[in-house]
Amino acid sequence: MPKARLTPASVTEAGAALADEVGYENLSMGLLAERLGIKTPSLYKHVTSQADLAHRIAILAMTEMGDAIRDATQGRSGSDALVAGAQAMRTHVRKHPGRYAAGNTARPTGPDDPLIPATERVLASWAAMLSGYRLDPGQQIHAMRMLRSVLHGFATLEAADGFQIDTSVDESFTWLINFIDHGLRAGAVTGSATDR
Amino acid sequence: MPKARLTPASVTEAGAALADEVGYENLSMGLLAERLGIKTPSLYKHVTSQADLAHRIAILAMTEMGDAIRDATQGRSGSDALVAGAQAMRTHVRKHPGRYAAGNTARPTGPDDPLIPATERVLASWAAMLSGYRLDPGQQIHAMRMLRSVLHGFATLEAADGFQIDTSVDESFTWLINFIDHGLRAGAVTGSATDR
DNA sequence: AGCTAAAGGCTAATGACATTAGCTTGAGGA
DNA sequence: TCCTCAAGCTAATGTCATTAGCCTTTAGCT
Repeated sequence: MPKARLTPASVTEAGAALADEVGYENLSMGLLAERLGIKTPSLYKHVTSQADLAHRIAILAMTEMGDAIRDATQGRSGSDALVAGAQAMRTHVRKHPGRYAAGNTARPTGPDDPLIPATERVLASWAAMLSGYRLDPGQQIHAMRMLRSVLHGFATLEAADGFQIDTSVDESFTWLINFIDHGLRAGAVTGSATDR
Repeated sequence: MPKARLTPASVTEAGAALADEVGYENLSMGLLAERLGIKTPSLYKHVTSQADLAHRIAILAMTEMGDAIRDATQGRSGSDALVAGAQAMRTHVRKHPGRYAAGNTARPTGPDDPLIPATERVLASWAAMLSGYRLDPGQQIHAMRMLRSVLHGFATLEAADGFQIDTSVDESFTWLINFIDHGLRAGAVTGSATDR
């Protein structure tokens, strides 16, 4: 088999795949090099450091997540879009836990970091999904943070085997999405000014 | 100050404090040893390995979290208990991000692992808080997973500086809790498809 | 008091990694 | 044909975690 020429992109892809296999925390330069059939130092011809690799994987992950959500919500709206988008998100994380972990660890390195637009695209998708509920503008940001929190939390706990009870996790997820859908439909939740 | 004799417990406490300061991922045996005024290898007289240290920190974190929630929900019920418990949880994570991270990473090492009861105690607190809503038994586990997901997700995203927009994160949190409270109340009142 | 053993520190050595320096070789273009 | 550079490689360095083996202090006993 012709082993294609290595490029930063192909190395990143291989690194992402490896992270999904062995877990992000077990990804090492040595392991990736071995997987690619080269010696560890040779990796540095394609990627400047492990941090660079991790960052590239994060961008890849964010981009793919954005694609997955876009594809899933294509042509849908309202509750349908929410359900489809949320399911797509969870499915993506289940299929690519290593990438997702990389995405969670990464932080933009500067104002031109491609990670920023990639992340914004995902956030924009969530915002678009929420727009169908015609929330009060002042509540949109809160709803968005709530949505991100549940989805991220659920995906993270699931990935960490946090749901032990013998009750279908799939069922819990759809229940969760329904719960949120109903809440959003119920509309304005007047945040009490008396907090803390 | 007389430097008290080191014990596994005091080393763990110091490790937890250090993790909160520098971030769990930056916690190292060398750094902790330095903090304690001893050389790295001496740490092994109190803790068998870094993994052991991490595990002990996780148990401490879970226990403290359980205490915090118990104290906060003491004497409250229904929405009050939910609000108080959730706030206590977030506050604890904000104050102890390193410990919380350790708690998320840890996994029980066996059936007698003290981490198990510590974790169960926290879960029981959530369950107790939800019991006030008199949910359909079949929904309790889902509600519980939902609650854990939002709280964990929110705390995690906040710790990772995931909320960039210039809108009060405190406000978003109380909004979030209100949203859930309303949803749970609605579920209790109107019931779901399986209404009796 | 004197003796002993364990507790708790220390230094030195090992092994896994990431990273860097410098060498080598093959393929394409001048 | 010859030169240049991309992409591998080996060797060397530095950081950690961890282990081995040694030394000192101190509680407890006689």
